[in-house]
Amino acid sequence: MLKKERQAYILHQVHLHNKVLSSSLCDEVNVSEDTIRRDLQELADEGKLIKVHGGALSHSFNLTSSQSQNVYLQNKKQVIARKAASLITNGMFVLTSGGTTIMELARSLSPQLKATFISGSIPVVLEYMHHPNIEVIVIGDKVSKNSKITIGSEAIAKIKQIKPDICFLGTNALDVEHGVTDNDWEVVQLKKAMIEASKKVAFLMISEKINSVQPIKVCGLNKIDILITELETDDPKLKPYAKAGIKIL
Amino acid sequence: MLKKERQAYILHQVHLHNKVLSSSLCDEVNVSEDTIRRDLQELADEGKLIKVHGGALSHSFNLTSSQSQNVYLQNKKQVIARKAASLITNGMFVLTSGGTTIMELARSLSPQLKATFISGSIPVVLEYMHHPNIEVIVIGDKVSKNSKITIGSEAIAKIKQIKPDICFLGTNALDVEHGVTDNDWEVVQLKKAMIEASKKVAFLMISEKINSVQPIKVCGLNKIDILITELETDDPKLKPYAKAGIKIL
DNA sequence: CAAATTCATGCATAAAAACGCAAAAAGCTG
DNA sequence: CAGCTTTTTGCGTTTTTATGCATGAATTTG
Repeated sequence: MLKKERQAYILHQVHLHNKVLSSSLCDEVNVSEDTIRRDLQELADEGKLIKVHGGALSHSFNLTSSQSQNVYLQNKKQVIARKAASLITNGMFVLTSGGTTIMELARSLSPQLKATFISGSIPVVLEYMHHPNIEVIVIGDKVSKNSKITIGSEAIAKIKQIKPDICFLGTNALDVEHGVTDNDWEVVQLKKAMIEASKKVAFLMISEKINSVQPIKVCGLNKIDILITELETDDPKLKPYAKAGIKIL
Repeated sequence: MLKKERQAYILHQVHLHNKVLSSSLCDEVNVSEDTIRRDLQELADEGKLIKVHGGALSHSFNLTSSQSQNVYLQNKKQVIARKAASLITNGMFVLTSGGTTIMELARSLSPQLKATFISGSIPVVLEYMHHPNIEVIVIGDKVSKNSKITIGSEAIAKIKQIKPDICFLGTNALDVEHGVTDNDWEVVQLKKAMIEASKKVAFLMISEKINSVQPIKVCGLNKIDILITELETDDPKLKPYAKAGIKIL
């Protein structure tokens, strides 16, 4: 990895998460802490970020107080994203939906990962594009403004033509009886197609949404291969799903 | 292998992967590192890439962020964008490429405008999405990292299926003799398809780029319906193009 | 305040770049 | 085509750059 490339990655991470730890950075890009520190020093000298003990902060890190609730959720999503990322290995074809949790997954991918990502979510695609070794394929069609993903028959047809190794789906509601449910008809159609196309399906969800139901059914529990939450794998909330044969992560 | 040929290969690699290592290059083309270094130096001098220790980076790696120069260009681009926007009326189907000038166009659209925009450029699409009354259609395919647009046969096939009222294209080089030229083969293929598909074609360009030539031809002057620059319509630089029957804006 | 991190500094080393030079290749000219 | 110039390329040598490691100082944290 080239120096400039590494610094670009660092800057990107800073802008993304508003902070970086030098320890995690040197882990991610596989260089010594000294090198990271020197990079941070240089970037700080250029005014690109603020260097602090243990890492660095984004220059636009002033208005944090108003979003305490969001930060709380953000952390949970990062835990989920890291768990999900651990399932992806070099050479894989990965299909993903959109949503903030998937976005977090896109952000926490290792820069060394070489894989192909397919998605119809514009913000998520933009995020994938920043990774040096990732191939990105966009599913085209009309863009739904509120979900920010491409929807429609063209998109579904395109999904049917591929056979990804794994599919990651953000989840709005999960229930033992009703399975996975959602509230946007178009998005549900798309998710159904994604589930059918993929060899393996992983659902990402914040634990708050467990045992809730939405009006439109996506799929039953039997279609879920892996369920990823921020909880420990032996959390009692997850028991019924484990019992249904779902792998908990 | 000829020098020119080698440099073309290097440029291609840079556009493809966003970076090249001089070590791997001299291995691939079987010349000494010195030669590669000299090539990179030349290409860097011509502004075709960014030379760094150990190799080179694509220009899309905008770590340099020279903002003062950009602001200057930005103003010109806003002038161009406003002119272009005046051509769009309610109900139109508009096809656009990517690039910073088109991005500016996307930003300067009236929030009241009700139209359908079609594009393969991810950042531009994201910008369109912010407009309340605009329908957005994404052209799907593999994403090219340096141009940030979708490229490939799928994208071209999709373009051939539509018949937009007008097409706006960012322009890299224009010349009386050679017409519109560009330096990325894949992007050129896409632009050609866009030109063929559209009822009307408008080219957006900064006046600096007038009377310059790039290696790959997009189209002749006869395909240009409208030329939009930041200059006054009676500027002498534009005379030959007006004489060729192009509407100047 | 004591332990554990994290940082700064100098130094060592390997890799890459710059430089000068000379040979080879290509181009030009009469 | 012979002789000249120019361009291109490769090879040492020297310089610069990037990176890791060791040591001691500074800092966070409990």
